[in-house]
Amino acid sequence: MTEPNTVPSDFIADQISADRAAGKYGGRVQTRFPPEPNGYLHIGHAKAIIADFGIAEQFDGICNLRFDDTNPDAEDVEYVESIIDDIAWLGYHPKQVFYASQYFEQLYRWAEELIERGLAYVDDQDAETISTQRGGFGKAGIESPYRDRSPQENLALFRAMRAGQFADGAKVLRAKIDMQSDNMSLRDPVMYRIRRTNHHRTGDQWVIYPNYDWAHGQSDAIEGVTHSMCTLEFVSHRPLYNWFLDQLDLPGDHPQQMEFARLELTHTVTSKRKLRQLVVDGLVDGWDDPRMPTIQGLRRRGYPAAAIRAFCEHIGLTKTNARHRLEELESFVRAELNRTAQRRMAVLKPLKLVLDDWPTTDGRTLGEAIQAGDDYQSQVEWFELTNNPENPGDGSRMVPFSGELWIERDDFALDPPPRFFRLSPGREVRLRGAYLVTATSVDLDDSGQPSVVHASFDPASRGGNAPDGRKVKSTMHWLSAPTAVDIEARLYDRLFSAEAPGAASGDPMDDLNRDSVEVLTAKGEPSLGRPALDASLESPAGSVQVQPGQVVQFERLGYFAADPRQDGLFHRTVGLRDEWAALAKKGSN
RNA sequence: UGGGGUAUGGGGUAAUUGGCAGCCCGCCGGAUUCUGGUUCCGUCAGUCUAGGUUCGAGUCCUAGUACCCCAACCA
Repeated sequence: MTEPNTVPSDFIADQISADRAAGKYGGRVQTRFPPEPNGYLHIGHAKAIIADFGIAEQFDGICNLRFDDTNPDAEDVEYVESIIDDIAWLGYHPKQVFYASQYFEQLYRWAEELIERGLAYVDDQDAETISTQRGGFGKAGIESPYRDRSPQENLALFRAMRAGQFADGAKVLRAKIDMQSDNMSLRDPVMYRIRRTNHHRTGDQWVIYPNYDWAHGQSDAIEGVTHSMCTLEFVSHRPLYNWFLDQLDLPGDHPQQMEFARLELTHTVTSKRKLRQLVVDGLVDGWDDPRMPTIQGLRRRGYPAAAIRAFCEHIGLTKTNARHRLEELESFVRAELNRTAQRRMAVLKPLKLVLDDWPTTDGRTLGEAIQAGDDYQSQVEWFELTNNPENPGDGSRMVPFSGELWIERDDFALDPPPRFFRLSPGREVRLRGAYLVTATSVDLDDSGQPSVVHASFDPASRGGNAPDGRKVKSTMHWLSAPTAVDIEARLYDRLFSAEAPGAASGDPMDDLNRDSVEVLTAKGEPSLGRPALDASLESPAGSVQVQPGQVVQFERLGYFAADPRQDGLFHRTVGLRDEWAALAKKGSN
């Protein structure tokens, strides 16, 4: 595991330690992760999941999953299933899965109790009127004309609401608190609304549904939650959370709500509305598009769960609204993948390299055979390459080598700039694990670009080292052209060009990066060859020796995730740190 | 406009609760390297502002400033 073994300490852990020292909750710690099943989980939820499950783990407590399914309008089993799946993928396994809808009957009884005690009333006004009467910041609210109905009348009305005797929206149940409160959420909040919507769990059993504030704390109490963590925007709801709990005569210590800052990343949006818009408007390929910050998207992109966990533990829990750099997340992804990802050689933008002195099967050199324009077969040789130098347990693979090779176009320069160490006319470099080669001449195409690089090889350098100990400045990856396996590679850039999408105009979509994917296939440039991968002995002919969903490092290029469904399609998870690219960029500026 | 929350290098996050401002990302420089990767070493740079208390303040007090949240029958 990459997780440090230091126990994370933050204001929440400190509070829990203090509660335990004071004997609160009998020393028990219980948390919950309470998503509403109305969309797919994203990186922001991952932080909450890791906090909720992590805190429970840290204090030998338990964490359950509870679906906050109090608004059937937006919810669906499809989301329930994907949420369960994503949590498991992140590495957490809730003891139990609960639904707030399981507590509808209990919640209803408690509501009747509040009515009987004069703490709640039925309001006949419409939403707009109620909203207007709520007043504004610094402006007191106006009490509803229905506020002083008798408990008997309220009870009868509330029962009639449940019985379906009123139209949707005709009446609501409100808590009777304080229309003058500085805290808007205490100005007689709505507890129940009438909604004839089929609920994904309770069907048509109910026509009234509790609101978040009425359902949440009570659900926590029913389940025995001790520490109920949520994000900062609920701070002003805490007095209401406590008010409801205080009115009910519950045994033991009340659960307590604690708030931390939500996770925000640069060049990323996590608003469900905006993510949905990206999908619906076809700006991405779906919820699991590798550019999406959804857990599904991150998975497809190749982000390891361990990296997401390590990142979230690293940034910790604070009350400061902060936007973390995407690069910081990426550095955790690289750290994890460097340890775990097997290496492969792939050439994404190919350039032909011919070893003129390489023998053919009929005894001539490749150069002679090509010169003669004859059919020829170049001799093939196999090299053993280590799968992961960071993890010897991953073993090795056999890779075919021949006199016709693909190298990366960026690895050759006709006229090398300063500090360019790669191949150029007259220079010797190492083809990784194979031979030292020296470029001898170059064929140019009509536009003056190199089309074929000719080179000679040093047979004594088999394996990559010259017996005389001479050094070369560069080691390059390569592919034997006749045996290379075709692939498609998709290189991703950030989905939004601005660090804080929408900060300038108010609409994040204005900052959408319309050029966030580069698809590399042979299309349009057949003469260049296609992106390809090294084949190996173990692999069945024609297939790619990477499992669906597996993330590998294409040496010197980056980490790439094999698509779970489409054979031969690779998504670039993240590039390698690239000192030369940085140097070259600096030089050109 | 009233209430609430938050301010520590370029970004993020710590500080034994009043006692040497540490760590991560990044940047820059060097070493190692059959990946210009990895690893290792080093450099740069910070307590929102103004006062005050104190031998000593990131921490306590006073007054400001900036940013975020709250006026759904959403969560």
